[in-house]
Amino acid sequence: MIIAKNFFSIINLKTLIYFCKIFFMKNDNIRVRFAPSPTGPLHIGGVRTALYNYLFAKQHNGTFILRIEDTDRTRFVPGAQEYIIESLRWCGIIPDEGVSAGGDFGPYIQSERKDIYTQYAQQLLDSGNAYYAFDTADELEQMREALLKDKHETFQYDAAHRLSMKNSLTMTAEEVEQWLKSDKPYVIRFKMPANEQLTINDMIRGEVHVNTATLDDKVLFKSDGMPTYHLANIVDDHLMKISHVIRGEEWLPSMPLHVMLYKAFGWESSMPEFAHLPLLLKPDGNGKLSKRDGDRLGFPVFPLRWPLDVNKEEIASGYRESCYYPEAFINMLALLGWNPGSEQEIFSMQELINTFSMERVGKSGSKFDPEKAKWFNKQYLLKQPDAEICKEAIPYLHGKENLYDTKTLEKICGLIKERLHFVKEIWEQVHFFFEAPTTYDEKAVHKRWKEGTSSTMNNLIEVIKNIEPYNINECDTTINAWITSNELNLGTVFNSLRLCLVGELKGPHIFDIMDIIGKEETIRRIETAAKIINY
RNA sequence: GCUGCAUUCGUCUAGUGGUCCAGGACAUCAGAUUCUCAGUCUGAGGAUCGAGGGUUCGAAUCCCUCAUGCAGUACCA
Repeated sequence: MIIAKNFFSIINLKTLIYFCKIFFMKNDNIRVRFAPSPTGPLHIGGVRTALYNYLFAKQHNGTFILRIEDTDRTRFVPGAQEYIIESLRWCGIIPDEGVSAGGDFGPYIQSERKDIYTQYAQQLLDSGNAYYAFDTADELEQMREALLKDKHETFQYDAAHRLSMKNSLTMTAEEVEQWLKSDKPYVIRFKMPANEQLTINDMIRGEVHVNTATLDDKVLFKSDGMPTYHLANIVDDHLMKISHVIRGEEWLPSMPLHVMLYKAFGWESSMPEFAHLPLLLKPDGNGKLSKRDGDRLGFPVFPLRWPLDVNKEEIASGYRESCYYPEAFINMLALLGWNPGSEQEIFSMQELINTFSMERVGKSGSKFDPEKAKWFNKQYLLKQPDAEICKEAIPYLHGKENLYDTKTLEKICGLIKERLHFVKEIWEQVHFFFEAPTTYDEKAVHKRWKEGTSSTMNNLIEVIKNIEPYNINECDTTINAWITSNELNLGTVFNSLRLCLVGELKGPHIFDIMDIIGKEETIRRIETAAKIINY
């Protein structure tokens, strides 16, 4: 008995500590970053990467950091950084730390960290893991061509070739010093080991094997005085104490380089874990989703709209402007490449945070399915109260919303919401509540308007005139009774009537329409139709 | 070319050696809902698990080979 009691108290204590760690305490060990470059708008693949980073961080009570990687000043696009921040905000992916959020590890914009990189590049130079290279672009090109011509080999600046190039390994110390003192350009390259077998772990793919012989001496520092992505990335991740690097699969080939850099710096023990996310593919054909695919195939690739050219003539549409709910957008994106292992498909952000796991992220790229995206939005639209849909719909009512009071507008929304994927589409479904038809669908007229229909409709007007009080129930009983007593065909009458009121054979229940547009308008529309569609 | 990664219904995916002649969702089609369209409900079709070899009593699941696709191969990220 006592033993059992002790046993349980130990278990409980352990569980309690674990519980506290997971749910209450800020876990300082888990720090992830989303690090886009401000070269244009963030596309949905980028948003998904940000989302997975965010979910992972939140689940472990860790920190989600936003860092801007702008080491290539030539590709800088004004407004892109603001766009990224605003997109994430719209999605509900809010950074805990970084650009716009602040923090103790700043600055979070790489161009503002230039001095830091210089210092670390020097460290690599001093330890013999890097060297100066002086070859011009032309010389490199010549080397490439010569090698291809003579030996059918593709040139790589690597262990096999570096000693026949112009660099601090082949030049005397004086020559190097002289060059560095002059204004002549130079770069700093990483000295990749000649032949080392690497086994690296990826959280999604497991072990990845590479031999350093296949890798080249990547430029770490450019002649313009800025580091390349590779250097900046490693230095920043180390300094910012990043625990997990979660990024797109396009980075997988440079993972060995990054690991080698950690080793060269002597940071191997605190190296982050890597997770390379599969790519998002275009819906038709193969290849990764690109910025022009969306509007070519009729769906947005960007969270927010963005002008594709400087003249703002070609504008790429955005999810926000297409009336997607950010929650639906996030839900759809989360399921593209990850699955919960259950059959649940609708997840709130909190549910995603609770359920997400890297182990359940797939390995192969996913084709984006615009149809499924629409379906997700519909699920969220249907969850909205009618009043909310109504509020969202008003901008799409072409200024005609004043025709009805709020309560009626809400009723209209409730009546038609099930046939909507987006609030934006509402006019198509409600226009006849606001405007009398001016034309009548030809096919429908041909099918539903026979000889004598006009007179039947005129008789119906008399019936409607006498309905009092004028409401759905009264309309229903009176008109049905009239049809029965005159031995008319129900379908014929209703379809003709619908043609008068709507102009085509569509829309909600006929009595709902009659009720909302009112007695006078109903009568007026029947009169007009009976005159215009004359047989 | 080289290097790496991937490969289950049209699409997203479940599946970790027997319960899988492969389950769900989107899309498609049919029936029902006796005014229409839409929706909803019910149902159907749809995957020789990329191909071929092994291992095993037994493989979508493990191993090998090939094919295909994708990514990277920049002083871009």
